[in-house]
Amino acid sequence: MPAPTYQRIADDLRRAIVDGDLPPGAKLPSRHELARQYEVSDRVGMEAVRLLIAEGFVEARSGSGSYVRQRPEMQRLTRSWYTQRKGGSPFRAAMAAAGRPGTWECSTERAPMTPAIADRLGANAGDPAMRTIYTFMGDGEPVMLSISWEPLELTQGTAIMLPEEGPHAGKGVIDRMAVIGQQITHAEEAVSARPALATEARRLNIRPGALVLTIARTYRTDDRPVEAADIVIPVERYSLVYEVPVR
Amino acid sequence: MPAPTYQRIADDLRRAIVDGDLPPGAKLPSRHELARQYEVSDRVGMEAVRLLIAEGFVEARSGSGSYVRQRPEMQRLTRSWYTQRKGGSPFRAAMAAAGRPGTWECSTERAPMTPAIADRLGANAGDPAMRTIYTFMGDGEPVMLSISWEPLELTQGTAIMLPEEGPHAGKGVIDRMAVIGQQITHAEEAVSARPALATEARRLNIRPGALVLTIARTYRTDDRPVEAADIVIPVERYSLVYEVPVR
DNA sequence: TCGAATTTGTGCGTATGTATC
DNA sequence: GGATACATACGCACAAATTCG
Repeated sequence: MPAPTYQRIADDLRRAIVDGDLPPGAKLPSRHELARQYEVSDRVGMEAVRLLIAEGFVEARSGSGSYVRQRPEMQRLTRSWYTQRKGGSPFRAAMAAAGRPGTWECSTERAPMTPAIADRLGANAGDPAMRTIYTFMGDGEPVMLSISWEPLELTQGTAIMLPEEGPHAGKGVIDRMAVIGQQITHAEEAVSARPALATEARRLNIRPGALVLTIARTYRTDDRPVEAADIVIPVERYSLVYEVPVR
Repeated sequence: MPAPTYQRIADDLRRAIVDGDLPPGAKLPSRHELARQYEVSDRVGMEAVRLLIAEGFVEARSGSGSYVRQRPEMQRLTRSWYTQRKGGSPFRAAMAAAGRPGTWECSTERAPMTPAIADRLGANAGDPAMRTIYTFMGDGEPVMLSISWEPLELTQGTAIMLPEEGPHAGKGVIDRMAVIGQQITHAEEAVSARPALATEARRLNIRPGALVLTIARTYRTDDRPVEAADIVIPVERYSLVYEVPVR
């Protein structure tokens, strides 16, 4: 069984892009042109180009044409233990390292733990927690989303119950937990990737379906997990850099 | 301007999937059914389902129907400094931690550095290097691909010039470099994600276009970078876990 | 500034082949 | 074998954005 025509066309174009015959910024043949060259209907040419768009090789500008994507310079988001211990949140440290001002908005509310979060925090689904939703900005652009969960069992009635209010606001989880005697000794970050959900795409100002890196972060003391966060980063603009010491 | 119909339909279905109203394995309405429900042509229903397929939420079985994808249990690939110093490669340590036998195939050849690799190794494009291409397997399944580059300037004429031959075969870069007096003190791993290229999809036994995590790893001594590797991992089967100590 | 041509995005209806049930 | 459902393909139509004379 031969490959479908539209895939064959896409293969030809993809090879031209990878080999550099169609450099970044180059204009692809219009779907009319493709249809003529391959002697097929213009829908088929369109399907081919659409496939390349889905694969991230091509960007279409309505009314103008389809172009080989410029791979934008990726910013680095550094998540190393060096910078983390200099105080503040990993995000602040990373933005400071890049010489860019980092700001954020957030909102906090009481919420019951989802099953997945409860599992990571060693609790039961439905247990009470404070949920804080962050949007991190750099240079006015949204950089990163985060949903952070802290068990109320730990923070209820303490000065740090509300992460972004009171004397310890904006200090980062590690310093805040230290205030109530919880010494965070290690973090676990599980990195994965998927297409952005519609709401995430809107908040991050990226196209729906664009790839995002996800980090499931869990902060732990020697005894127990004390915070869990789900972090979302658009992969087109940022790559995640881990600096790992080796002994 | 309202969103196009097919996207609206896809949004409805996606929400149902994410919320659990359509659990993994559930059958979606056929495109005929969708067309009837939304009072559009069946082509439009098809476009909606196709979008969800591209996003990885749905899997179509020809002649049967379209189904919510089973998210397979993700294996964890741990990359922590704890396990790394226990000798051997990060891959071996991760597989050992998961209680699964890890094996690999590789082939080594002399090759000039690409511009990107030369940049990471602090060398010039075209400088001679040993390039080793790995396919790592776990339980007979391909888990991870890697292309490793070591500057011949360092290893030429030493016992470790060929990574997988001689007395130091299979020991991992850190131990091998120690043999020639290069003490690797830290690693940098830049994590990103993209659709798999055709050749990678074939080698990893995944569908073309499926997402992969990419790691650009650079091993450094205090003085200089000594190895660079490009690692590719299918995101559907593995999530990357970093364990970071916090002080 | 205006208008025509081009190109993409979306949509309709139909047809054929093939896989599944 | 027949009904159903998906995969691909054809040809057409119109709206919106862009380009250019």
